[in-house]
Amino acid sequence: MLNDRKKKILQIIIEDYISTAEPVGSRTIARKGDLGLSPATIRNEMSDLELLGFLEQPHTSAGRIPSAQAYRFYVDSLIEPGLLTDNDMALIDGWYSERKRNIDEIFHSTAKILSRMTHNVSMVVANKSSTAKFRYLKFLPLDKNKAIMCIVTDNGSIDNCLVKIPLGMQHEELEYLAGRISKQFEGKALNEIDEKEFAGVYKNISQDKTLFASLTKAIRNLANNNEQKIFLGGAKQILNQPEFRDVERVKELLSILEEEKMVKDLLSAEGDSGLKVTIGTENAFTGIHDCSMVQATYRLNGEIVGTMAVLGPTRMEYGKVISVMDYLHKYLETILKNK
Amino acid sequence: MLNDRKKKILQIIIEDYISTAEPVGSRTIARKGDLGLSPATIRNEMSDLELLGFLEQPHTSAGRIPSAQAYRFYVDSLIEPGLLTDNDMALIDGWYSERKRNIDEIFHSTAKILSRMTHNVSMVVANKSSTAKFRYLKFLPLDKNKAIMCIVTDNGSIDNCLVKIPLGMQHEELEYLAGRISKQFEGKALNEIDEKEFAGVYKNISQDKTLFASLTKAIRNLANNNEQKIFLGGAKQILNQPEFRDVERVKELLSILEEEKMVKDLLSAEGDSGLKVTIGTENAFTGIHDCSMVQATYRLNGEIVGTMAVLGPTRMEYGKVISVMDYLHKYLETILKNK
DNA sequence: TGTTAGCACTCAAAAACAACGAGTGCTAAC
DNA sequence: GTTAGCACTCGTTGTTTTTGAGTGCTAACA
Repeated sequence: MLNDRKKKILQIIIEDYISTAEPVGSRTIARKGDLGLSPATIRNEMSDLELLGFLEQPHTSAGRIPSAQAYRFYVDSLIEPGLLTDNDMALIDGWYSERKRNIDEIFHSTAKILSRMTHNVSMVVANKSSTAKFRYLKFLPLDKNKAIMCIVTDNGSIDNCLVKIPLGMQHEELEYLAGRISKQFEGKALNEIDEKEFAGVYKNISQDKTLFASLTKAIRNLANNNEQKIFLGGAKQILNQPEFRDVERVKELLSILEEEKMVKDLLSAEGDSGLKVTIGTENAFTGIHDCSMVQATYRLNGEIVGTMAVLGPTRMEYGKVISVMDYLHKYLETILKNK
Repeated sequence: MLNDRKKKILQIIIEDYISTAEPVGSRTIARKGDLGLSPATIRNEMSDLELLGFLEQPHTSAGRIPSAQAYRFYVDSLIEPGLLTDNDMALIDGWYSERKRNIDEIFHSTAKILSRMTHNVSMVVANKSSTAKFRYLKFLPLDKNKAIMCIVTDNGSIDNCLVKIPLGMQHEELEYLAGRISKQFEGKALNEIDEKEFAGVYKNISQDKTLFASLTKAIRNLANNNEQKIFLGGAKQILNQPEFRDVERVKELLSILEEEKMVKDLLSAEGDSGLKVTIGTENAFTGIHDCSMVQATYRLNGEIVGTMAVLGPTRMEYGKVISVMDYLHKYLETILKNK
């Protein structure tokens, strides 16, 4: 489709634009890429590339900038994998060595390091109950009226909430109840537990309606509402990008990021594994039609545990971002596996 | 110190400036405040107020804006309590009715509603272990090699982390261990547990060094690092304030907000209860010397459980912010008490 | 003695204008 | 096919002008 020279020129333009955010002119290319061509020749090629939809001109007397199509092409065919520097890897290793106390913290740190290394906003969505399977339930008594209900799932995470204990109920009864419920629900994905099953347990066990109601509600809550946790990182980073020098633009982006539902939708994990890059209008929301997103889903024993993503202007360092995410991705799966 | 007329004029200036963000001129005051005075008279008064340090002039041909001293005076003596509208109260009530599943969520929602209602950044810092007292420890087994260690504290919250179980150790042994540790540490504030005490437990109980080491580390972690949780709300809101129309300004603020340590320092809860307003240079960091902060500490049974704060430009709707926080404050204590 | 109309003055912000220069497209020569 | 040369475009930058909101001062008034 494109001959080698065009490809080379396109690549130079893209990479120059990515690093400078300024439209690229023919002189610059002649100087930088040692193609042994004069600006005039390059101009002809650029003119062709524009006709083919790879370049755009902000206005006549400016250089040219890559189109969405160009980025797509760049990501698909031009980009070379590009390993991380030892420095970067050491940074990541060191970063986690102190920050893997619990799962939440791991995700939180991931979001942080991700944004710090890519200079863009990062999002980490941890799928919880949706895939997690119920293992058992336990009450940790607090006092006569209250206990903490802990639900342990098979991915080693734990959810808890407070429940009120009916007057006079003994701890032994609670324990018994926990055992029965555990047996009933064991191995079920949290979000699969439906009304019918609750009803089943209800019939079998509980005399106390209020307790049971609050239990049901609590489990329901854990399963449905709490099913994904979102960690964001580095809104600050994006302010360094010239495309966000305008506050209005930042506001648009933040509106999306602060709306949990939107973030979830954005990252609704695709089935396939590996990295996924969405560019410009490929993104779901109009507010980020001039942004690109690189996302990766990570899994544990085949199950999707979460998704991480980097969001920034289409003029993004795809190479760097992809290699950082690739490294983090594998790294994360290892950490989680050893948990 | 100031006669009534000066007070009245000052108040009008402050409130006008708060709502418009434009320097206030004598004409405006004559029109708005029905003092029956001509602009000329008001000009004389304003001139006095400037001499007294209450007003500043951005430049000769502009109106005047309140000084930090003026805001201080306003907050201390001029402001009238100003109740929330029924509408606002209903909003808050409705907001919580669906969002009080667990403590984290309550704090999170608080940060959100706070920023939404005040149009400023909000921060909620939840003190955890520092004041919380150790109640008991429990292991929730996962498989042969792993268990979740839960530490229940007297404020009804729970912290957990994964620990590895030495090969061959039985669950009964763990239970026993948990019992011993619980007995040893019961009633102690988490951050008071020091090396000596660990050593004491160690001598009494454990044969296994690795398990013990990881236990120590885990408890230490919970006590030290995890002692406060921070919830932020509404960075977006602040972008609507004209003083943050400049991205550089926003970056400065975000640098502080994204640094957990700084937020904690900022809110390092003062002993006294009630609301505290810091204006301009009264704030700890130079990055927010043109901001004001309204904070409230909330308590449970006399113990400080956390702090919430609203941070925005000095030109802040103090009246609204204070009444929102006041309402939330009491509201929160009630919710937490009933937990 | 306090209040006010009148007026000259100030100065930031907006508008209008000029000069610059990076970059292009086209043509003609190599 | 490549390239030097040149006229042309148009955003950016800098300068000047205009505008108008607001002030301080003075003198007159109640």
